[in-house]
Amino acid sequence: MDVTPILDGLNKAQREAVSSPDAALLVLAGAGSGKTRVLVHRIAWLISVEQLSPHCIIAVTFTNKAAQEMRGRVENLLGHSASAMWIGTFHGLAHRLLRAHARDANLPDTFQILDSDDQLRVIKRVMKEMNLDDTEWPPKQAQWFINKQKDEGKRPKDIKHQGDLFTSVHCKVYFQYEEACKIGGLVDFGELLLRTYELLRDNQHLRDHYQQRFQHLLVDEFQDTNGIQYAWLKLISNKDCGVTIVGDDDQSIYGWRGAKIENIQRFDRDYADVKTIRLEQNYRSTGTILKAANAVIANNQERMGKNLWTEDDEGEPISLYAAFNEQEEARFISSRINEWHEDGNAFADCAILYRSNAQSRVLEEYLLQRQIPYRIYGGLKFFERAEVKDTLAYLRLMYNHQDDAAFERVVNTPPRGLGQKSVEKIRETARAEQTNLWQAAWKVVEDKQLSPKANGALLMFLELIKQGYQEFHELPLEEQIQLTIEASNLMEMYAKEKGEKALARKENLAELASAAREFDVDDYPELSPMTAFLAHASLEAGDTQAEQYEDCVQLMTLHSAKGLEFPLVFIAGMEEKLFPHMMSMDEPDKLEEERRLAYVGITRAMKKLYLLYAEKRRLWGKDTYPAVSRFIREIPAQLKEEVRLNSQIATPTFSSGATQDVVNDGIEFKLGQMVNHPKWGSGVILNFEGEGDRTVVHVSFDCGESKRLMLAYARLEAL
DNA sequence: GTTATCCGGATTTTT
DNA sequence: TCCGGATAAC
Repeated sequence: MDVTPILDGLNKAQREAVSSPDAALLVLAGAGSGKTRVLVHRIAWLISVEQLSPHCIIAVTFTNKAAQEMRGRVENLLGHSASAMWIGTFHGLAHRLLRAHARDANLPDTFQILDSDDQLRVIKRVMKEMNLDDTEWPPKQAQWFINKQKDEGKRPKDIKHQGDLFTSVHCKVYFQYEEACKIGGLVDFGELLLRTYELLRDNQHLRDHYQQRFQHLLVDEFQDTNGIQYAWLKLISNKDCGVTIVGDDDQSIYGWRGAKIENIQRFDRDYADVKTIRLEQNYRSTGTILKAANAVIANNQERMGKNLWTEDDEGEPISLYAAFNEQEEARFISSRINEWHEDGNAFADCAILYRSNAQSRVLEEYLLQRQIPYRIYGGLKFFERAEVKDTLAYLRLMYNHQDDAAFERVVNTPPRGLGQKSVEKIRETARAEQTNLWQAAWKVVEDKQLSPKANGALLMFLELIKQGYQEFHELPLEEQIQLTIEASNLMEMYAKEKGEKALARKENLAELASAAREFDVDDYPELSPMTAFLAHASLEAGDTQAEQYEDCVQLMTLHSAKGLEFPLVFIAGMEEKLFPHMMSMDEPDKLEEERRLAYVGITRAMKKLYLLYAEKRRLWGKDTYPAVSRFIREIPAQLKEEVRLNSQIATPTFSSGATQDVVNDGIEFKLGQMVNHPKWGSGVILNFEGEGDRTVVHVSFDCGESKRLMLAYARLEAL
């Protein structure tokens, strides 16, 4: 067997990982160390050298994107299709299992998936029925509670509580919510995992079947697994199953969402003879950037230990820029991006990262002003848009009449005269008859429980759904969607809306039809094409923006930047209370997670990194004067370089500042002036505030500190 | 059923 | 400050 193509071009540690004979392998893969490459080549190795059938391999990722990329690269390497292999997200694979064994899992064949938005609506309804005051008991909190329990594998009956109100009330909500899901044939994200887990746990026949089938399990981003995912993996991989897990404890940034880094150590305990391999050679960043990242993360106590290195040059120092305020921060970034582009570089090679989404607004303003094209990640995904969800809700209801969530969503969308009172009547009937809204609605119509007008409208609606299915369900997906949009009058409703919104909505509906045309049905041969499409829409919410091919600057939170890389990176808002965030500063665990986030941010940069902070930032309508982030201080001085305002003097904002000269004790101070302070040493003047005796001067000192000082007392020397 | 107004809340997010 | 959601008034 010629293994050259599989091992060629890999370094020693990578080769060792790819060709490891060990049954339990833990690969600690640092940022930019070729993690995906190792996974892909390991799969190829298992198939071509160890002669495992692709049929026996299961590979799990967290995002659809990662799953797609992995499949694509495996096929590329092997030179043939890998369709027999199970590659997917935890949720995608769980869904697949549940579809194949819906009866055994006690689900209707037509079960539909709730996304978190749908889930919240159902919870709200349930809580209303329970007469819980939603100010005292916020539905969001109940949703969080339920999901947390499911992530830990707990049903209402498994939750222990000693009469504390919070837990006992939420348990009841959880219980009622489960009932509602059962009646509606609905499954939320957490349920996909929990239900699959219980299915395999309680059904020995199925468990044996899958344990026999899967001979090797691979897991990507293992540090992000939560309790139920870990339990799930253990069930699938029996003693004879090879397991390869890949992860980086230093890049665990989803603890707040239930991810447990401890699962890595737990793996070490639970599996026999775990072989650990560290990938520490980095192929992405310059030496300077890596040293900075290493220095920052070294401040964390809870680490498995790892030190990235590179054969690459030291590269440029990391530039620090002390902006006057958030506007000036944005101004600086956009002007640097402009220069970058004028030097012949692509906008798309450049990213602006920030801790929280609110920071993107000012940045956008300035990019817009300079006519720099940009793309913001985050926000509503395609399949989450209201118009798209409305259309899909019609289809869901057509294919699964018991889907109460869909029923609620469209029973009066577009408005057809079925207000709160009419809907409440239907709910009441449903409760009394222990049935779904669809059945109840028919009964309400038959018994003429509503006013003649509402009764007529409801009947029209019910007929529309019933006939819609009969007339459309054999047509191609695209036509079904097109006809549904028309027949439901949704298009008409949106057309009435004014402004750009209406236009965008129309475009999205057209886009929905075309997404259906391009949808590949093959994944679920046993499902009707529409059911498969609807599941796809819930599991893979799609991209945020359509035009991703244009050359534009990438704006995103540090969280969403994980896994990406850019030649030029700006991290904005490097300030205490913003990053590390105020809410994560008090507890050591949370602070360490913030630091890992900083580590992730720094290691995104390939060639050049800018760290920015503002002297003054307007937060929630109030001016704040934040301190420089500790993460900047944790980077050794020799790797950093303060960007001087002197070099910026030609920019409009500051040329006007020349009028702001201030005289104190006969010494003349200017913006951008180099000064010396007895305690802080040399620095540069950023701004003046106030007048006369009360003049406050902002100075950014070379030691990294920046201070606001009363000029009269500051004993500053002009240099 | 639509529009106006008030109030509260305000990290991070994938499936 | 600014956004969205919920309520009240038309």
